[in-house]
Amino acid sequence: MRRKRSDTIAETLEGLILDGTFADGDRLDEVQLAERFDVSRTPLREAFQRLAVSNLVEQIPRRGVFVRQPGPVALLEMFEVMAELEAACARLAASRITDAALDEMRAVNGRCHASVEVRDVDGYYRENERFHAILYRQSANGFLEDKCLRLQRRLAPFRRRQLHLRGRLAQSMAEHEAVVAALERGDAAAAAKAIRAHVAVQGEKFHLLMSSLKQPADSRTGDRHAPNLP
Amino acid sequence: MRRKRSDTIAETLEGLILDGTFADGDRLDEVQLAERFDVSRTPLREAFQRLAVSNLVEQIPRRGVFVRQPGPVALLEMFEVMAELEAACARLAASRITDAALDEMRAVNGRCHASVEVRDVDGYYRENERFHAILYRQSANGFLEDKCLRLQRRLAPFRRRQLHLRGRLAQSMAEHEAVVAALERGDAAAAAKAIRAHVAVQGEKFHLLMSSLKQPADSRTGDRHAPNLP
DNA sequence: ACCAGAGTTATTGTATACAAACTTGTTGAC
DNA sequence: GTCAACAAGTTTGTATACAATAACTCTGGT
Repeated sequence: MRRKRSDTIAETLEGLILDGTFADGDRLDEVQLAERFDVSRTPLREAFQRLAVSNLVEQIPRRGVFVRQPGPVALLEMFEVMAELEAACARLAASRITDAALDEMRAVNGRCHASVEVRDVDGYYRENERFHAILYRQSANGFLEDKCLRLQRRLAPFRRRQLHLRGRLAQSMAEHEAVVAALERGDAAAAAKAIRAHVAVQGEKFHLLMSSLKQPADSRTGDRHAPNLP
Repeated sequence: MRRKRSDTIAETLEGLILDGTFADGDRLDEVQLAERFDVSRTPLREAFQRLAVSNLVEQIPRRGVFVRQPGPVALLEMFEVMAELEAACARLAASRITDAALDEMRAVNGRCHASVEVRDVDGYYRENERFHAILYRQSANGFLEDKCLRLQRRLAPFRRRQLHLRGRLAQSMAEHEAVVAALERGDAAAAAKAIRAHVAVQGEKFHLLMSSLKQPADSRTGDRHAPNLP
């Protein structure tokens, strides 16, 4: 089945916003982007609507659409919700998870361990995502799974940096083990608590997150309008 | 600030879908709706994009947009997530709630009680929504609050019928009291458990929910097209 | 020099025109 | 009679044209 042009455009723009190519407050110029994607304004505007619902951009009538990157407060709130959503997954999964899934989680953890040994941060990141994906799936709640995946994708660029913290990989591994152990016992409360602690922004993670927020704000003065696109 | 036509159109369509005017599988005809709203197809298509992100409709390329009402499974999943989200609110609110908010919750519960006495289901429903809104707010997490409000609105048409269950109002009241009591003690776990039980679909609520699902399928033959708009 | 206001320019919102592709109906062969 | 293939007719997707409004500029006044 062929996809619409506006679909791929929405995805591309979403990626550009998530990875920080567009900074907070940048105006998305219709004609400029239309030229860039080699389409008319129509599919672009359709893509904008979708981004607006996802809160990635804000549409101000007769003014244009503006990128809305989460500020420090919003970001902490999102991480907090992520932690609670994953805790819900763990709670539900504790009584629903299959033996096969438990095996797979242990296998993933094994590969995580191997990546830690070799200092392969990217490899660890991949397996870590897989670990969480299994957890979402094992909540046996497709709606919850979808919500988790979406929020995870949105937080991914911020989450990623935290892995470079010294000793973070090993600690993260240990937390994974705790989650699996609780799930194995069918201990819903313990599983929820373990994954919540794993995801929550606390300790050094907080400082790293805050400092990463100031990164995209350099290279431009406080000016809101007239952004220089690449 | 003046709003766009496509904004109000999206809201109107959302309302029509949520209240069941459009049944599952109905195709939203662009030209037909354009005539009805007295606009061109352009703003309609922009509205469609927004509905698609909210999973209210499904866009099948080159085929059209189709209403997607949640089936039994999806509905139970959504209620389960609602329960978990509210549990998260309660957990966070337990240590964040203000004395003023606690007072307000007690006041709302008082009005709920009065409504029960007079068998005023509508009044109870209003105050009940207010109760939950306060809880969301007291999570002190705007992102979470927003997610809760959105899901609540989506589930509202289904939730409403459950109040007509015999003895449901009194039981619901008691559950509210339990939540407030736990919050007052600052007992996060108890507050989460209480609100989860309050929201969860269980016992007789399950049967009522399932039977209400067959309701929207009457009043129309298997015909897919030509829905009668107000 | 600075502010006010009208006119100009630029940009968004909407309508219409055109192109592509899916549906459907008909015809013909087996 | 059934199935396949082709053609007509819809319907969606995209481009372009037009309208409305906000931003900007330039001029004139104090």
